[in-house]
Amino acid sequence: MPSVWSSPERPAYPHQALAVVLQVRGGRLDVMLWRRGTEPFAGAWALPGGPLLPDETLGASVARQLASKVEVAQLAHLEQLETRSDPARDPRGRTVATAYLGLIPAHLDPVLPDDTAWHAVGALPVTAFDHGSIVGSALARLRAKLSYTNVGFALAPPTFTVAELREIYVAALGYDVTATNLQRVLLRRGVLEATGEQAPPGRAGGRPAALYRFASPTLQVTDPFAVFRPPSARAAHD
Amino acid sequence: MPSVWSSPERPAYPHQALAVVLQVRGGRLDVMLWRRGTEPFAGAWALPGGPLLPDETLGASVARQLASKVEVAQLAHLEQLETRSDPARDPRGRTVATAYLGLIPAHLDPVLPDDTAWHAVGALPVTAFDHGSIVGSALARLRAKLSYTNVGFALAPPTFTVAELREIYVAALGYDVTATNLQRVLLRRGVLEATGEQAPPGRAGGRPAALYRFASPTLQVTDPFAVFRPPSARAAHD
DNA sequence: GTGGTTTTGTATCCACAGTCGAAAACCTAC
DNA sequence: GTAGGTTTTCGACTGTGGATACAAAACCAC
Repeated sequence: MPSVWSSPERPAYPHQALAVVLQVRGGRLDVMLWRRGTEPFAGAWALPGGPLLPDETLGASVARQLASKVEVAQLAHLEQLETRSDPARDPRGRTVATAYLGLIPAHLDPVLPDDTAWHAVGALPVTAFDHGSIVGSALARLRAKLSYTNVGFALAPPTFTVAELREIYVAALGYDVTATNLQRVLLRRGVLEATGEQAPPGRAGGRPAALYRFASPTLQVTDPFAVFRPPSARAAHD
Repeated sequence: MPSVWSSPERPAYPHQALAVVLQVRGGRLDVMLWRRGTEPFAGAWALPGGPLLPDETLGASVARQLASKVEVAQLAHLEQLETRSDPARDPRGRTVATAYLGLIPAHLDPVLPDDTAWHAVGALPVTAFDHGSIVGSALARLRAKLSYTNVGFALAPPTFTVAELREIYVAALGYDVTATNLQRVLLRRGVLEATGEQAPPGRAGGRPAALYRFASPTLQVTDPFAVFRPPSARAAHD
């Protein structure tokens, strides 16, 4: 018996894994898209992704699909986002798609295939299928998590000054934040820690900036937003 | 061409929609499970659910599956949770399952089929497939959202006293909260509003409790946990 | 060097949310 | 009435984060 099977009682559908890969590039939050060459949506921009294979999980599938676009090791974070199942989402026939959110630190510059390019999330080109709205979901998820987790580690280089980190947060959040409060809040929460080193001053001079790094390279919930709870036990939640 | 199709390049898989239906019953948070009569996992308890049909979305599918267990109108909230894709999650062959979180207000008592029953989330029986861990995900999601949204509306009756609401929150959160703070916080946030009526005092007497209701019957984010943001614009996020 | 400019780090003030404790309001039972 | 139990309201304390001011450390011009 093949591992792929179905029956009238158990209809089967092609399933694809999609990735919304985001990166802050030059002070702008970009999403990785590739240009479709064939119908449907020829010429429109689509999220990288492809069919789920018989023996892989969705997480493995999205990693495999991305391998043809970037080096997977450059992805500092990958999490499942949502599953789209509108029967009409692909005019060729029904497919179900599970979207993932992937983040690449700002200091990397992956080489992309010819048909693939970065686009500002704030000014998306014409997109294929429901991919535009999936990017919107990913953006909302990222922005929320920047507030109450340490996801920033996946957008920032290994070490950075507060000014550099501020630029990343401003680009990702889409609104202005002050370096002062960013530093104070992230330090108090234990999200950031000083490396002890300092960066050379710019050509205009100025006090040399201290270098910081994220304390943990894995996702942690850090915001004490869990209410109705004694202030002592403000620890782990999802 | 049928709407269900596949090819060697586009393998297809049976897809099922599962529901984690939660309700506070007698001061305890319960999940609805049904007892499997056939292998695999005969005798173990499973989440309600079933195959995704060719022309329905996952949301419609989960509603349809639940219709055989409870009246769907009793579900005050339903949201997508996550998609499980481990090739070995079903020993009969590969399936992909998308789980939903459903909530039923405490004042309802749906009639269940003979094979279906409520179980305390804190003491699950032997569960089938990966359903035990899916219940865990649902629980984490509910607990987080109780803190920063008004999901409580989906667990509470149309009107209630603060003491009754406290019991619901305690059961759902799994830790103690004081009625005083619950009332003040939810009132301040605009989540709760007074009906003007009051409940008759209990048999031991006491000041009659005021009756409250949730201000909105749909999900709203209410916690000002969006940090790095001017205090003026503390409005919408996901 | 000296002073001015630029950039970063630190200290404070203020507003506001949330916890805790206690007092006040209100009912029933006797 | 009075006692006891329950709910509501109120005030004080704490902690978090936004905004602002100021101090520290580098460069540049002269």
